[in-house]
Amino acid sequence: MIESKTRKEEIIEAAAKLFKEKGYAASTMRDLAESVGIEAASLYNHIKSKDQILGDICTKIGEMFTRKMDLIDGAYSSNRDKVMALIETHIEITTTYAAMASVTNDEWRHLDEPQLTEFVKMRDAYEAKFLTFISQGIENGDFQAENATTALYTILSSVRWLQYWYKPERGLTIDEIKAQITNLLMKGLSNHG
Amino acid sequence: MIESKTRKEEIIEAAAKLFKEKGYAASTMRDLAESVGIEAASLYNHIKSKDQILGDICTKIGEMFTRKMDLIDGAYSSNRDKVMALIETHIEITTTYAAMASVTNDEWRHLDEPQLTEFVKMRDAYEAKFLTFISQGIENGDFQAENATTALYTILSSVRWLQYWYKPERGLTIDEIKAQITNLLMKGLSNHG
DNA sequence: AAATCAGACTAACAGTTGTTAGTTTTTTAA
DNA sequence: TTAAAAAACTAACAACTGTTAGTCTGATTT
Repeated sequence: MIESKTRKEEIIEAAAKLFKEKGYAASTMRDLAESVGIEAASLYNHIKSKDQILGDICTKIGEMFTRKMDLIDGAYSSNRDKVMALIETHIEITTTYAAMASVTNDEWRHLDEPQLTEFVKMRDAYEAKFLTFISQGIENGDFQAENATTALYTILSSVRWLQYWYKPERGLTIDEIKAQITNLLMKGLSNHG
Repeated sequence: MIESKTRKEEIIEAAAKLFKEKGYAASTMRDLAESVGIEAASLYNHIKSKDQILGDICTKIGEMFTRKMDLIDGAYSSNRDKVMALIETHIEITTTYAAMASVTNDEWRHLDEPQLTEFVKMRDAYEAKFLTFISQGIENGDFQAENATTALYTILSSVRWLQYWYKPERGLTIDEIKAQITNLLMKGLSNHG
């Protein structure tokens, strides 16, 4: 039972790496089986379907972001602190759960229903909250930006693409990356440019 | 002959839209044929293979960026102007050739050899040049940033993701988007924050 | 009017896909 | 040690994949 859980997790983690490398549609169950060291049919002793693996990955990461969003919303009062904490959260999750975060970012559209609808709902809610922090920050003078939506997506894009170029072997620690990106983006939002 | 060329372009444009929506691997030649209004086998009167379509798309967009890079490098002298012009170029190409630019961004890894190597080489060269503008700008005091590479990819990420959220029906013109994104990113790079 | 030819068609191929059925082996529990 | 449960195996399925071969149609050219 505990054994089984571990094995399932092992499969899902291998799947995340595979999906990240080759994409969901181009990854076969035989590829996945080989990377785990068993036959394709044996996978089905642990998982329900290929779709379900993707569902598990996207749900896990999605819920992680949602939880963090609520935490941050409650923990800080200024919009500036909230936005900064969110940027740092993105960097943390992207680097800690590299493969799964990457897959969630790029392959969520291959989810089937009802998981697709569920995911999009969660994502929209997340972005809507993020947007209010920026909008409020602009209104009360914390930030200076012409358009809150453009600012939101400029920021989100930056951090969501981190997976493509962050490589630990470049010698930069996560904290350094965090500081650098946060600096650039917060300065971009600042009202004293 | 002229007819044929038009038909081929029509197929490639339909393919770009399809690949953008469903991804390259998940798009079938039968899907593509249907979207053009013919049978799958008939496609092969106009194109060589599925791979070749992707190759055409990525090469076209890749060369577009390369050409612009050289143009901009020659036309401006300050690093600030170069970086600004590059950001604007990204926004222009992404909005004008929306489907193809999107496919190039997301599906290039499905290229087969030798096109894959060719593409990566072109892309690396582009990013290397972009990086020198930022590095030099930091050196001579035009910009203030802790790490040129981090700054480069933060910027590139922002503009490369534009495809995911830019929707003309939101009411923002391309020029407005350009101004907003450029403002935020250039302010983020500026030395008077 | 005859010949040419681009461009559509149908039929089919060989290979791959996710998944199931049924069986055997390995691990766990009694 | 034996029974039971978990997890591996082989074999196979039906559907789908990109692509080719060969044929037919309709327009263009001679």
